[in-house]
Amino acid sequence: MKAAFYDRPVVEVAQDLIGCVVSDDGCAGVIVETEAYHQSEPASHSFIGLRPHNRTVFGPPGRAYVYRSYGIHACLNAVCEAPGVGAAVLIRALEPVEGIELMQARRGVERLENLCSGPGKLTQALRIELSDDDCDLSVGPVVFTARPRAWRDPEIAASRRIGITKAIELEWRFSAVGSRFLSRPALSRVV
DNA sequence: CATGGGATTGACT
DNA sequence: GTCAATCCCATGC
Repeated sequence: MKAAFYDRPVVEVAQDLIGCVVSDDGCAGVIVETEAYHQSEPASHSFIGLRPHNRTVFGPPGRAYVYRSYGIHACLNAVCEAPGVGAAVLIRALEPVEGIELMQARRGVERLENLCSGPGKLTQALRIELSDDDCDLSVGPVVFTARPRAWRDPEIAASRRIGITKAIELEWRFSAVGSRFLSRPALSRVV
């Protein structure tokens, strides 16, 4: 998708990314779970304002923001909204589509449901690293593409974001209804 | 300069 | 259910 797709309110983009495809390094998967983060709410990395480590989130839309979580995992985001605004969509789970054997080798697990069912898992499966930070998602190495035909108009559920301690009341987590590939089940309202 | 806390995961009780 | 692993940066003395 072009930059204009991401240059919209981050909560909209988070829903529209469900069903889109992420490709990288010989593997691909359909996005089945996302979360929106925005500088206006305290759970966001950008809430504290522009800093060296979060500068990518304030940059132009359509880039990857990759950060290290708990010192161990890399997490993948798509930067949204206008330059200067800190907003991004966290990619939390994929349905594996391509390069399954590669993903299984990298993850050390067989079950398809365990390959990309979490933000740290999918980056390991696709070998996404901190070096991919700030890459253009329409160019790569990490590439996002529009929904395939089978994913046109998916049913989407909204629920509370996972693993945060602030702004927990916001229902800014979005997931594909009925997917077996989520990081956790989403017993929640359908949008 | 020391300390503490994560947008997590996997192993273990 | 609990808990450690382990990095980067924010905060406070």
